[in-house]
Amino acid sequence: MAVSPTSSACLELTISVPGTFASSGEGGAMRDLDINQVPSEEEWATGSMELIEEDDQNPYNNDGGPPRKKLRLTKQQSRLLEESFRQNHTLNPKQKETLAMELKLKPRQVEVWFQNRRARSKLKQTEMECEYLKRWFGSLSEQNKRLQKEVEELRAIKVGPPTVMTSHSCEPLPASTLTMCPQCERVTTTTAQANFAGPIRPTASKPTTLAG
DNA sequence: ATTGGTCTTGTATTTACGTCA
DNA sequence: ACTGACGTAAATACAAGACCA
Repeated sequence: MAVSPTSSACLELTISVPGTFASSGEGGAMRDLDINQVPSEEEWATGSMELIEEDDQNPYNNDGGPPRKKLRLTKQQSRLLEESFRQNHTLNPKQKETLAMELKLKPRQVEVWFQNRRARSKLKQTEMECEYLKRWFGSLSEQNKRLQKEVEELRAIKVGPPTVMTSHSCEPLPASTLTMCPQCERVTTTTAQANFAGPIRPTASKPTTLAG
């Protein structure tokens, strides 16, 4: 799966961005000039640009004839479809019929366009989420590294005796261990340093914002 | 300039699944 | 409970243009 920079320029997440897929994008502009500019409105109206076989359930001739030609939507058709998609991501039969009449397409073609459009939206969203999670992971890894380094430093600068007394008992405990207080049954400390100075509060690490 | 291979994009089909009457 | 119609998502096929060596 690869998405070109041109297509990612018109991302649509849950925030609705004016849909400008394919035909109106910078990179895709050239692609639709040829075929789509050929037919006039009359050609579309008369169905002379109908490139699909009469039997639209079967794109191929029964006698093994030439396969269907590929339909390319005009810019205007794409724009109208995008507009309607922005209003509604699914169509009821009535809307489908109306839109198809308006676009001089078959309802089935409108339906297929919406199916594919939904799929593209979902793909974009998944890619965005993936990117977000990657950045998040990177950020957390950095933070983890910093914290581990800080722990090492704290251990290194520890000048006191290698053991520490808990507040409730006089049993010496090795430094840097989690201890459960036998009386109140709570974890009392994680490191020897924490016993004296409270929980470690990393100064360098701030809550990271990943959005934007 | 052109040619052939590969990539990308967009439309269409197939298949599987869920819902509803 | 079973069934058929219908709608949708996901996977896939395929045509056609873009790109590049």
